[in-house]
Amino acid sequence: MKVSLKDIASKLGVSPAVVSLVLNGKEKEGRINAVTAEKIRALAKELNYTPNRFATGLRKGKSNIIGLIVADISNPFFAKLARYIEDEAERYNYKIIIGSSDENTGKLESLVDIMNTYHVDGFIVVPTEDSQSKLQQLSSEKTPLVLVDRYFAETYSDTVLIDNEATALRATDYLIKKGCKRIALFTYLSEMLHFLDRLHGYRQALENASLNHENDDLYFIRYTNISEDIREGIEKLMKRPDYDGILFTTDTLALTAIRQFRKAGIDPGLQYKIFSFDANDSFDFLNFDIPHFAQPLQEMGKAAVTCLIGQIENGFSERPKKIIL
Amino acid sequence: MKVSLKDIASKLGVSPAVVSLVLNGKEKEGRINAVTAEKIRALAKELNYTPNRFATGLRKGKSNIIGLIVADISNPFFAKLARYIEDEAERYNYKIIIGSSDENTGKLESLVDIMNTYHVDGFIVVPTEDSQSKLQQLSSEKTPLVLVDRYFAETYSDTVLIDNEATALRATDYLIKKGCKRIALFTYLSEMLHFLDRLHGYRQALENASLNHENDDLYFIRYTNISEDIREGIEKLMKRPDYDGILFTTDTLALTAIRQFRKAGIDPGLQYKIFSFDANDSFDFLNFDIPHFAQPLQEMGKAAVTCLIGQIENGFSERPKKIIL
DNA sequence: TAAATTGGCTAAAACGTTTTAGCAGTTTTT
DNA sequence: AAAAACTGCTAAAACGTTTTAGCCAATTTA
Repeated sequence: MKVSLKDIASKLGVSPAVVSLVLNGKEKEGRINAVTAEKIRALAKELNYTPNRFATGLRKGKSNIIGLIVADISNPFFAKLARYIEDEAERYNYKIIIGSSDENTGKLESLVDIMNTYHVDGFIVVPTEDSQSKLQQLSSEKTPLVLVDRYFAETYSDTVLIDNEATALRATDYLIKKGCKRIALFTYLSEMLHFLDRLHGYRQALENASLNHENDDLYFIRYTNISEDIREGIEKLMKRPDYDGILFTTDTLALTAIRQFRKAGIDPGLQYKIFSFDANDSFDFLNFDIPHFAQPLQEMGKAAVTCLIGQIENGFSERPKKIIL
Repeated sequence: MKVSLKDIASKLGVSPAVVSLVLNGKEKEGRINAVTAEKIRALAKELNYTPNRFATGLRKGKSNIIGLIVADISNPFFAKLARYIEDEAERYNYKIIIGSSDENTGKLESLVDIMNTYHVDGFIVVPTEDSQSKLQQLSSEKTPLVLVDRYFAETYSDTVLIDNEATALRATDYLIKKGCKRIALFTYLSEMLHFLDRLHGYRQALENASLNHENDDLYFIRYTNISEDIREGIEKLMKRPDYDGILFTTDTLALTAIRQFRKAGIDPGLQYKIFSFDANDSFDFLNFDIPHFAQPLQEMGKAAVTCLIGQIENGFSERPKKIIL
């Protein structure tokens, strides 16, 4: 049988209040005798007491659970981020439950609903395109919410990001410094601002270097058709021998492209200078190096958690914070 | 603000009891007026009422959550199984939470503990080696528990399995019928009975066909060192030109071996007749066919769920069931 | 016409916590 | 010596459900 607070209290001949106070570390505020407190702790440990989450949840109105929604948990980028978030949450005594949206707004919305029925105390979300309205609804209901990795123009929630534009600029710059004269950009066909920022950074770098660029240099890949779109892009690319550099805005794009290059019998490492966003374990196994900017996943995870817990425990702040790493 | 039963009750001028009865479909037993019932349902829908899980959990002492522990959720075999389990559980209004043991008993044990603090109503577990004692402890505490895919000699819990011995026998038979004279077996170095059964089936088939076999034909792969052990196994194998068939006891073994063969510059499809347990999407992309026995994952998932829910709702049955598909 | 049954509801307890007000008794301050 | 402060505790309410006993009126049965 599961042991309850009352069990401990009655065995020790004290009231449940004392036991609760002690086990929640409030013996000072509760002015509990140190000896009593020690007895309680000892017995609790001996009986292997764990509080009933239903009762605490009901009483406190909170679950100490954070809902985390990422694009795809089987993608190492998000898997690692999730892991860092989990670790950081643990330090504050929060657990996380994870769901994958698969870049599908409908799925994201139903995940939010389901998680809400589990009384999560707040959300950390990697938003999908078009998920803005659902997320704004959350914010307007005062549900703690932090966006990570991606963001919206007018958002009312806190956001944790890298400076995508600057990063893309530096990446492009790197390729230019390495002598590239014509650099293609592979990115997702998406209105999401973090991709547009990367596009801007890329353009800015080209302009700064007075390299002309055309819309032809842009390859927009659909989420729904990654391999095929990349294959087509590469075919187009190969018809133009003046290309000497490629910037990929995610590691998935880079890797898929490399796979397609190989299928076409080409060693992209010889042909092009390549730069990618994000780190990926597979990069290590290639026959050439891919310079990349690894996003500071641990910092992002930490920032997201502290930010969210700030919202949960200190209440909603009026003006959303934007944390740029 | 979240709407509660009481809110609905007071808006309609009835007692919370009526509302509860209606929303739980007990208007017949509660002898509730059909008109009242309809009003309640309508208002509940309009106000978007969802019951507070803390309260129901506290009151009913159950969460309607099933803890599922698999070896590795990123392995498609378990991912699919998990999905079928989830779907079937949904039909009974249960949710599942999933954890991966990574074949590590310590991890499995702490998963069990964590899930228990979340008040899961029962467990579906793919056990790891040496996890028997923790699982028996669960059973002895009358925690509903169903083992899937793997089992123990004296277990006190229900179990859902395929007939591993018969399957291995038929697989080996198939290779023999195809003309194989000497068949190697790649399996995990494990005391787990489902693997030993497969080994027995293999041996039995060879005996039946009066093919001599030696311990040399057995390649035991350590979980902790899969690629390397397989590479060594293959090297040994290739020194013996009389081998013409290989039976793999899991798809992972088969695929890893194929990768290693290729690395060694060998097309295993030409050299050997191969048979594998389990289906795997990657099989479709090979330049040769791999006959395999796909385990009936959907049936396994369904059986596990119905079995577990039987335990949860009708209480523990004295004698454990063993369901062989 | 009295007794029994049915229909439609309510009251109240219970689940296991947390938290606040406050009661004695003791010690310190004035 | 009275007032104030402190110490160590208890009582009780509250969180949102579910469930059981039972009340009263209307209807049916004998």
